[in-house]
Amino acid sequence: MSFNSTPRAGRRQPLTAATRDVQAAPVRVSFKTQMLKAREDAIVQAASRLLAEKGFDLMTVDQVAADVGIAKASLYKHFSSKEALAAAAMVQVLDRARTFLATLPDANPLDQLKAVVRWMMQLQLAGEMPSLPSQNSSLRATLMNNKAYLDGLMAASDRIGGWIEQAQAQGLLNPKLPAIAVLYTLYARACDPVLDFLKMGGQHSDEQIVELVLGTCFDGLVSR
Amino acid sequence: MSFNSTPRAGRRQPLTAATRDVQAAPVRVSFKTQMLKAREDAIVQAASRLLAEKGFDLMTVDQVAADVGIAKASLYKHFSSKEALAAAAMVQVLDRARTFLATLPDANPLDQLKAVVRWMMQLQLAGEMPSLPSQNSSLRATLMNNKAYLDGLMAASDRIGGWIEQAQAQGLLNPKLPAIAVLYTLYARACDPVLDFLKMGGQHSDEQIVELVLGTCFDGLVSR
DNA sequence: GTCTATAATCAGATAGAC
DNA sequence: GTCTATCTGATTATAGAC
Repeated sequence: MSFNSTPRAGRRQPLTAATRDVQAAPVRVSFKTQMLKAREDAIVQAASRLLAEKGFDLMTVDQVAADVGIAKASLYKHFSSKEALAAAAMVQVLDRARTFLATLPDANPLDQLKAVVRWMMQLQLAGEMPSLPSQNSSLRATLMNNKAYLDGLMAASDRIGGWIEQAQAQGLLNPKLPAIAVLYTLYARACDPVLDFLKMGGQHSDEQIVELVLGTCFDGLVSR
Repeated sequence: MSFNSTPRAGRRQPLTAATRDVQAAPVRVSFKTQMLKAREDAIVQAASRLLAEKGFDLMTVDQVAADVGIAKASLYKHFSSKEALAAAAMVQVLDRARTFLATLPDANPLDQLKAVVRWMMQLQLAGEMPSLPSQNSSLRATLMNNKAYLDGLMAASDRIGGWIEQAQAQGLLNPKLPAIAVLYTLYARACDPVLDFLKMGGQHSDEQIVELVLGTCFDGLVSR
């Protein structure tokens, strides 16, 4: 994604302070803000892809910068650390999750839950689900101090947790299971190694893999 | 584990070549071999514990050496690389698995499978199950060139795979599921993040966590 | 804000004395 | 085989010119 060929290049002359203040300022600020946001989005997207591919520890900031096509020092003007970059990637997928959850058509709570898990697994198979190690303490600290991350996680958990309780109340999910355990089990499908193993086997399409794991998750391995 | 206070310390005098050859040699060789193996076991055990605690990427060879109480250079006399050390840790748990599988009392194949998964999860909760990232390619290469690892993995997979097929033939497991997918799903319980999350929650004992996850694995989340 | 160049640190691996 | 001391390379992060 390049920002060199802009339709507004003709406005790049120096402006007096008066001109800036009276009329040009709002436009320029908006334009620059857009460019800034677009570039940051490009950085986050590259980081997200590399996090999905290699994981946090094996991903290097050099790779992200090279992928975006900027210098590493420039990247550090946008994100203060590798951890903050990873956090931004997580916030991005949580935003995508918020959008997805908001556009889900009405259905019974069990189908809603299945749709969410299906969406997470498709994201992982597409290489767009960043995988962060739960063991890295500096990363955990950064995430726990990131309001956007915590808010996004809470929003998703509230929504999904509500469906879990409804499904249990309606007898669609096993009511003996603690709701929090169900939530964790669903979230864990976003980084389930079985998906990758089956994909490496090459015997099944992505859709088949998703439905297979979805089935074992909700219905178990035992005959019904 | 220290090797400094040995009951054979009195034999530490220099020996002439003749003495070594005639009578001391066989004893000394055996003793030295025992010491060597014991020290290597200590290294592997420390590595295994640290791998379970921090994972491969965050574990450092310095930590392993410090944990054992030897210099890093000494460790490298036993294992040629960090990857080889991790492989040895995996071989160790595969050996433990072989022993466990061999001593399982006869039962129907489904109960055998449940016993295996229970054992793996108990090992993880006890902090004795090394966790290796499936993404690290240099580690994968080392593992795939390690005969002991491949043999151990094959032995376990054959045994467990046999039970899976029997269980499916008897209608105890869903026969529509590919056996290999079932095998992966069971193996994945050894590194299931849900175990750690539930443990961190502090609401359940290890036994409760194991039975909870065992239940969702085999019976699913849905009401039966 | 972007770049080149570099600092600072850390971790895997090795040299060489004993 | 074990040790101390060191090498080597990679990686996070920054300084300073433009």
